[in-house]
Amino acid sequence: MTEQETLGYDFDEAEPKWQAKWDGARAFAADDHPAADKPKYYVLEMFPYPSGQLHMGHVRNYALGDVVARYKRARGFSVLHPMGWDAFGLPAENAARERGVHPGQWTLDNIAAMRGTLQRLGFSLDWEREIATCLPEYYGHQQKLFLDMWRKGLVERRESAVNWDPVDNTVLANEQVVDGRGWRSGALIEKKRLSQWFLKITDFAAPLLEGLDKLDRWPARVRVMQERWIGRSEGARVRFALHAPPSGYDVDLDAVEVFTTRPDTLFGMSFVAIAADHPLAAKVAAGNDAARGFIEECQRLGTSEEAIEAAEKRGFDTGLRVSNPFAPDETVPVWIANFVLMDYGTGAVFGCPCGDQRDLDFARKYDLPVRPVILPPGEEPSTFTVGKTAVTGDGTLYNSGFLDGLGTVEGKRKAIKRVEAMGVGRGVVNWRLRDWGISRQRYWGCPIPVVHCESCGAVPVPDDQLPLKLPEDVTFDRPGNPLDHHPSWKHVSCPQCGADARRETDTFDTFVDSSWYFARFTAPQAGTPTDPIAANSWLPVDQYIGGIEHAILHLLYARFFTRAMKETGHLDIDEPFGGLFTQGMITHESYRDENGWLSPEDVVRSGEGYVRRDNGQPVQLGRLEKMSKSKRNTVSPTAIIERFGADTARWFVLSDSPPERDMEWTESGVAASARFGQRLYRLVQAVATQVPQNAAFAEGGRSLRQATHRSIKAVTEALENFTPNVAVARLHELSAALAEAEKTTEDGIGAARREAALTLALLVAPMMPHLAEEMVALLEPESAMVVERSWPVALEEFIALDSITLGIQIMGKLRGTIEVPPDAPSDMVLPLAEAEPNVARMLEGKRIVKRIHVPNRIVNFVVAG
RNA sequence: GCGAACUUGGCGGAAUGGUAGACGCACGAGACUUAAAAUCUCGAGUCCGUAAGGGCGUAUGGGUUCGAGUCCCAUAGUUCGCACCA
Repeated sequence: MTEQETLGYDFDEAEPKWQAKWDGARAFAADDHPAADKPKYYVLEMFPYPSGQLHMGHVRNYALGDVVARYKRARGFSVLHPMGWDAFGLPAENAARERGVHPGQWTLDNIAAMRGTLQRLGFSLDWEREIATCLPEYYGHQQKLFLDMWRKGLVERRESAVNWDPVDNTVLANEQVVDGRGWRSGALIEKKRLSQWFLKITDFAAPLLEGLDKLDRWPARVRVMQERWIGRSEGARVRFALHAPPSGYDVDLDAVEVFTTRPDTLFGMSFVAIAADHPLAAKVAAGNDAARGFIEECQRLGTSEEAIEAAEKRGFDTGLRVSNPFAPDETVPVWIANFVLMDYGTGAVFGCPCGDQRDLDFARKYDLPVRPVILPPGEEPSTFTVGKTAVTGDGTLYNSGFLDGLGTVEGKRKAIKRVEAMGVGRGVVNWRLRDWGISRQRYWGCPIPVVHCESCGAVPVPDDQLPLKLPEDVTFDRPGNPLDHHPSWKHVSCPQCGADARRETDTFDTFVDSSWYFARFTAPQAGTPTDPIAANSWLPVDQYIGGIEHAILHLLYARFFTRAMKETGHLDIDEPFGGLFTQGMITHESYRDENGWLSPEDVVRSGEGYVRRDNGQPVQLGRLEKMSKSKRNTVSPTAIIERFGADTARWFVLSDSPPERDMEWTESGVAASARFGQRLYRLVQAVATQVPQNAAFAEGGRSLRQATHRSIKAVTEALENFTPNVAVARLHELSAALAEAEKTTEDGIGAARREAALTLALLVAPMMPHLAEEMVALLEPESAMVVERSWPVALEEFIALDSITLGIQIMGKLRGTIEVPPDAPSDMVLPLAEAEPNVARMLEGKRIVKRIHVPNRIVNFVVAG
């Protein structure tokens, strides 16, 4: 071992040492009831699914959160920073099927491995609050929450058409169907009718929408996404009376109800279109083979993006006709159309070809009448005709009886008033949001605490029997739900009448588990789902950090749950997350040869390109991709920690890229981070050995002290702004200033160096906490740990500049600079500026029209000639 | 189709309307070394010029302003979200 190495910083020894000291001091433990003399700060990162391996995305996520937590703690906040596991889910069952491991054991093993990695990274987490959603200590309380919501009318059981994933053999919520495919399996989703449990999220549609306005520390795009998902639209429901059906149809409905946002265009109606799965369509199909054929074709086509793109608007004329309430003498045909969605509105629309492009296309295709009812500005009623483009902008209503001459807004208002007066409709607000179906036909989830009894119906499991635990002895030898296959579990007696009954064998959607964990963290040992005092004093989460992929599902469900928990008395807040930050992904170069993707470990740089490490064969450089197993471009955090240490890994993921953007993982970047750590250690070591602790300040150290205090200011601002990359850059500058000071011998430089070194340690601490402790221990061996210290304070006297370099512009172009005292007045600055040699030369022969002096900023001369 | 965001050196990026390119990576030169690694120092937007200095530069074209990477309008490209929503 060389001397150099023995003098260097040994993270292998230091990191576990400091982690043990922090644990010993319970440095990160929070109280359920936060201290009244300190402001509270709850920082939370989205808890991970225990897949078995922590990945770099997690490291970035938790490093960001840890910077906030450590910084806020140093700033005097009482900080809650917990960690847990989103531990139910399908991969555990797949592992059971594939490898014969029990899902519970598989999950707990994974948690142990990932917890170990998190602890090696030295995050300032309160491990005493750790929760795992798969443990009865957690999910029993969730069952209680469900039952309380049921009692409050927020739960419903009903039969409905559900999204059935034929690969995962389960139901999915609408939110979990992406482009007509299951979000996890990618399988084409089928429609099935099943009895399901629903949480009535639609009861909160309006408050969930309005609440978005107050979330000013959320990214705007997340708010927009939720707004559109909730999808409020104002319009009217209108019933059209059915005329006597042709013989052969067994139609017992007497009207078709539509939803429209344009009741003002009712006079332009030329057809009504219903969805293929509309009840009326089914009745028509019962007596008409052609109709049945058309409906089946529509269902085959599906709703995937490509299908929608390719599908032409097609329809089938049922032969039925309805009357127009505004024009009682007229009837229009009822078509079944492939573009009408049963899920939205009433599953039926009226077609006004003049005012809607899709209706116009449909009318042209099937040769339906196009009656002009909206006159665009500047057109004459006598000459205007509707060609290929519908009038979707503003216009004046005409050919519209009592609505003639009105604009859109006034026309809508009057039309709604009229249908209400006629008793055929009413103004309504329609929502796109659907209730949340939470039944899943899975084993590894929270059991739904319900018993089905022949005579009593669905009966809640009594509270004193909670938690209702999952049985351990299940088999995965055939498809479907193992709970349902279990020989005895589902056979119970009715809690109400004692008769033989059947236990519900569905489990909750795992999104339920993550919809309230942030509240459980505030009092994880409580005997009730929450300790309301703890929940109300810690919540809302001040800073929530996670991936953009949860912009809708998780965040909307959690917002709903918080309101539902308020309704059921478990807490008393509306919004769970005051501030939200969505961090970018980590990307990496990808490599492949003719046999497929190659891992970075199998590849070495060679000249301009890359070759295989084993046989030197050339490798093709692929795109920058999100780290993923399929592209084999992942880098394992444990490997990085072993080679470079936790601090280096943390520092690197915080450097360079702003956290909301994607960042590229590079070997050279990691190496540079490691180098910087060593450099800091050396600088501090030099100070510790060369400068006595009691060294006195003197005028000589002033410029270093200025650098130190300006760094405090700059780093503080950067952390407040959530830009650790800028903080990193400022810390590089301070370390350069400290290195520069080693060369000087002026009076007082020693004390200034000590101050700079200690400040450096305190400022890097949120990012590199272990190294920071080591630095402080070198400088002040007998004193407090960094985690017990306050954030440094920037002294104003060193922030103020002694002199200012002022740029001199001529016509907005920089032509020179001068040094002036701060706040120098114009009558001093302007003559100096004009006299600056280069400026004077450029001004020669010109006339100065205007002299602009912005103190401490700029001088600009406007010239003529 | 609708909506949003983004576009700055070879690369990641910095910049309350006021000296564009901080800081880092990669690169080049030098010091130390028998040598290499490590470390340290210096250099660098681009074009012209020995230099002093100047021209041009923040996707493109316009505008507002004494002054625009930053504000406004249009265009292009990239990315993301939603998508037959009545």
